[in-house]
Amino acid sequence: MMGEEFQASKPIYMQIVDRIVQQIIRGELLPEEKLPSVREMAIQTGVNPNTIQRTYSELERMEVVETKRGQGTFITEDEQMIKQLKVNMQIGIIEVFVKNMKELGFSDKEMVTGLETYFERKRGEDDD
Amino acid sequence: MMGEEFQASKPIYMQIVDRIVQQIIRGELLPEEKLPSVREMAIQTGVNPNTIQRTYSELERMEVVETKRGQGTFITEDEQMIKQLKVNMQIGIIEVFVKNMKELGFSDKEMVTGLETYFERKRGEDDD
DNA sequence: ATTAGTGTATTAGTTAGATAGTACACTAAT
DNA sequence: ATTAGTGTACTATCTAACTAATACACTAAT
Repeated sequence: MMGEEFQASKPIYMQIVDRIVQQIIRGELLPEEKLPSVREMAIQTGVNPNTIQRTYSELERMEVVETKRGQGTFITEDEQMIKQLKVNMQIGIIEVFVKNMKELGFSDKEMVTGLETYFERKRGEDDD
Repeated sequence: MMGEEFQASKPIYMQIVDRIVQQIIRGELLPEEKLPSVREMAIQTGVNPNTIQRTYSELERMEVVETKRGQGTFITEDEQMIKQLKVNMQIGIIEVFVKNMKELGFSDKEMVTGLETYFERKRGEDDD
């Protein structure tokens, strides 16, 4: 019923961190908004409260949430921080991509054309 | 002296798999070429022979090497397989990239322009 | 048959992450 | 002061994956 699928390759608490960060960046979670309590979130995701606490600790370390002891955990009100977060995440993803492609021997230009070709082929397919 | 750095986030045997696959794709390891023996490779990389065996088992499962019991482990002679391997690896990397960027709310076009911008900025920097 | 070199199998130890249970501390409302 | 809801801390246990150590099995050459 509740237990969603988590990948075995990455700690659950980090997968939840990723999910929340994505929601913030996409604007689905707004500044100053309150996150579910540790215990509530644990129920929602079907994991142990301790795992959620790790998630929230990590989010606080990243400075994307603030915890008010006794009140709850809230998305940061610093919109500039969120904007910067999106940029940093984007750069991180690009750097991994470039590194991986480079290891296969692709040049910068080939990476761009490779990506474009991928999109073209995807649009040309029947379904999905 | 020998022990190179491995990331803690990924199994060592898989990191060695990645390295060997990259060498094959880049043409640094040629078809029918013999890989170092399990024990020799273990010494070279500074890990346990058992870890190398897992590496070779995985490579065999991927059909990029063939093992001849009592003789050694050899790169496949099937050049078409290697060509396909490069394509598959490339698609895999692109798919991860696209998935990650999509999760941040980027469109297909924004991914391409984002990548191009990244390269332009990189070329405009002082060093590295 | 022996030896050296090879892959393979089996068992054991180590570690990180997840879980579980309990207790503590702060806040707001009553 | 009490209560309910919140984050935090601590300890212990469990589990899966990785790593390690050792022994076994096959191949080729002598």
